[in-house]
Amino acid sequence: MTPRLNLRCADCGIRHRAVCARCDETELARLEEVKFYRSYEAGQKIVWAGDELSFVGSVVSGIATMSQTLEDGRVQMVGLLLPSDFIGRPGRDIAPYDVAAASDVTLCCFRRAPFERLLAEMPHVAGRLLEMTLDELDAAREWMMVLGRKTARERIASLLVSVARREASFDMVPRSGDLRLDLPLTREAMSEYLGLTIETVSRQISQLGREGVIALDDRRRILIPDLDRLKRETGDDAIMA
Amino acid sequence: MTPRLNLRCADCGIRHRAVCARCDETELARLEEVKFYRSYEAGQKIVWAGDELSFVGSVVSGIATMSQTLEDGRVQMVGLLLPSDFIGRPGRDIAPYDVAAASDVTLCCFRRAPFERLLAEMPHVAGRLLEMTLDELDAAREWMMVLGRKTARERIASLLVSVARREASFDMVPRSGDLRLDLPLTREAMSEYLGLTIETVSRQISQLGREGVIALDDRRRILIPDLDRLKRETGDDAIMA
DNA sequence: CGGGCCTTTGATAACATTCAAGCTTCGTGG
DNA sequence: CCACGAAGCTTGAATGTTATCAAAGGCCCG
Repeated sequence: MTPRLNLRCADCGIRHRAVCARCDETELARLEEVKFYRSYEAGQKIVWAGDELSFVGSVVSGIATMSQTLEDGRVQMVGLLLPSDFIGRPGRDIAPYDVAAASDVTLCCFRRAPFERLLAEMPHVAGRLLEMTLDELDAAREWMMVLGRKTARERIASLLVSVARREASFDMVPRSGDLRLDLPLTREAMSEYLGLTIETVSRQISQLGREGVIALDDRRRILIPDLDRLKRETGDDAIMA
Repeated sequence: MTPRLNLRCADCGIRHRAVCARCDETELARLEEVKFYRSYEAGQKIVWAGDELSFVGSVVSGIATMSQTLEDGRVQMVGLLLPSDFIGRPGRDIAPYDVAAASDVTLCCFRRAPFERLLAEMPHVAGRLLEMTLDELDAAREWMMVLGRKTARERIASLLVSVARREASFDMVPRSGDLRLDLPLTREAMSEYLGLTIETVSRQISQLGREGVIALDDRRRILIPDLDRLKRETGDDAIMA
């Protein structure tokens, strides 16, 4: 949670995707006044479920996870937070989920009360937040399908495709030839996201590797030689792809 | 889809919970001008995934389901729409999910384009819609836990508790003694919601009945003698209950 | 070099699915 | 009014996918 240098909003990598996406220069200036950065090392907890949430904010860089725990210790991840994703909810002071840094993470934060006041005054922020929330809702529902109906193999493929899609849209990389996917998630994190055990995740990844659907560089770096082939493994309707 | 008599907003049962909850008389009058009702019989499709969605609206009475289908026919329900819940998304013209009437359903509708204009002009509606969307997101995430980590038995209990909770908050019924739950869902609909087969749903309901956790009046009417006992069967943290 | 962490792989077991049959309930028409 | 059929539900037996338990292999870092 190291404080960091203030970045100019205009130069920010998530400027056009985060809650501030629709703001003009004047509005940005108001946000710039009250924003502050926080950084976390891989593995650190960012928020504890049940604790007071004194701030809200956007992921600027890195990957964070949101998860929920049952009384006997079973864990289910309920969201993967990539750059530009928003953490926290206006109008709620108790965090409903644990949030943890999967890789090193930097957040652009606002104290909750001032942010809520801004929200009332800046329809561009409120509107964008609604849009982002609706997108998250779609993502959560897509994931309900994954968790409720897909096989272990399809779940792995779905995870890889969803990260690949998100990464592609972000980096504007034209998907030519091999796609190299940097996925800073342990097998355990994947299993928590996919509703599986780490053993099953490992087996299915090995299997997909043996069949050439994916190739493993590093343990955390995956090569996708043919994205369409992988998409066919997700079980989704081809049209959706 | 029978057109019906116009109801005065002031007398509407969902007046204080739907998107219009925060509107004052003047705003309500504007909505009243453009709203219209639609009714559907149990079993009818309301929206087809992939079709153009020309309207948005709120469930006034009855229960509807939102679901998604994989190319090989596997179905996952992604939402249960109870009175006051909202159907449709501003800024999107293609419906991403099938919506069907589980019981007879009446909707209070708006054509999409006029509704989006109102949204821009009436912050009370936009604000309430954001709040409702955030609640739905929480519900979707709670359901991810159900689908990803819970046993068949826990899933049934979770469904019953979630409907009971919702019904209680709506009817303002003080939960004294037995709780009678009217659940107009076929075993098939339940199985689609719970990520199970109808056989497993049936077996688990029978089992819970044999153990006295629930009692079955009618096939679609369930008696809950001890809600706390049922809550303990959901696997959730006791605090959450 | 040793220890910890993450990952892989194997053997076994459990839970839910699948396949199959029979039972209610309800509406329709003889 | 009863008979029939369809739809929904229940129950049983067998199968299969994933979880669990167990062990060993890489990799990083002190």
